[in-house]
Amino acid sequence: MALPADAREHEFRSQCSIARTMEILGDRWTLLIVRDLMWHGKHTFQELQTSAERMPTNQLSQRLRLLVDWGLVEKQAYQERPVRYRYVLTEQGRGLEPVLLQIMQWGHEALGGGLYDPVEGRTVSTGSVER
Amino acid sequence: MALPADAREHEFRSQCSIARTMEILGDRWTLLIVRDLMWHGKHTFQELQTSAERMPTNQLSQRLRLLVDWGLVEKQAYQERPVRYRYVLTEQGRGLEPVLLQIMQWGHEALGGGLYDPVEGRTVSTGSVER
DNA sequence: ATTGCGACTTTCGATTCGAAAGTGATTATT
DNA sequence: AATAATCACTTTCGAATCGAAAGTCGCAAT
Repeated sequence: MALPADAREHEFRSQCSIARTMEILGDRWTLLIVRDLMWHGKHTFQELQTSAERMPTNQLSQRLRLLVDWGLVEKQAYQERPVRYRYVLTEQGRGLEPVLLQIMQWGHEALGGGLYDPVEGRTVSTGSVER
Repeated sequence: MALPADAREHEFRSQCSIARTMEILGDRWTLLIVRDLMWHGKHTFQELQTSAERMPTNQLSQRLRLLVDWGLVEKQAYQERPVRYRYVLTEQGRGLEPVLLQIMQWGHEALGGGLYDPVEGRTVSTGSVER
């Protein structure tokens, strides 16, 4: 499978897969966008910006552009006049689900966050561990 | 298991486990420190700063402090006069191994990074996928 | 007295962040 | 016809953070 231009041309800081991944996902917001696209049926700019964490719109806009450039997300016009857009994960993007699941598991155990069940489509456990 | 003060007192932006985890690990460097402590036998400040990615020393110092505050890493003096330190993962920190493995897997498939085998203790596959 | 080592801390210019307000296209309402 | 509303952004700007380099501190060895 061919990578998009950005992914092929980019000079990574090292050969390590973890370091490379962190150059793309290593910030506070990007994975939350992936989470919302993957599990929460949020696909428009509007829907994404009203997530629980209230990401600033300029950040959302910039992250979405990067995700598209990296080929993890595709931007589709779902209507003309006025033109409106929908963002969907590509196959590369959907490949992040196991990463999301592991991070969620750790955040649940170590930080007492909720546990979401992608199959049931709902949070099955709120922080039962401390706080 | 009790969390350290910082983890208990912190006001998370949301209840989501992924968002919470990103508040701690959501930057370019922190997970690389965890990687080095977990797999590459790097335990001193010196060793950590000479990793492939050449993290600035002030960042390393600050991240280590945060990791200690969050209870993922423990700082031990391994000698007096002059006092020198060693950083080791706590149980919470070691719990990140599955996260590291998943991220590595994705980085390998999507970005052509190397694949490290923790059992063998060596990189078993260099980016065979594009670039 | 000088050099060396390990572990940081300080400095400082450049970059990035976040909150809020503004823009543009188009439809709906008064 | 004028005004309001919706969506998807972009702009602004002060504050916070980053990264590269140099400096500091304790102590031991030469």
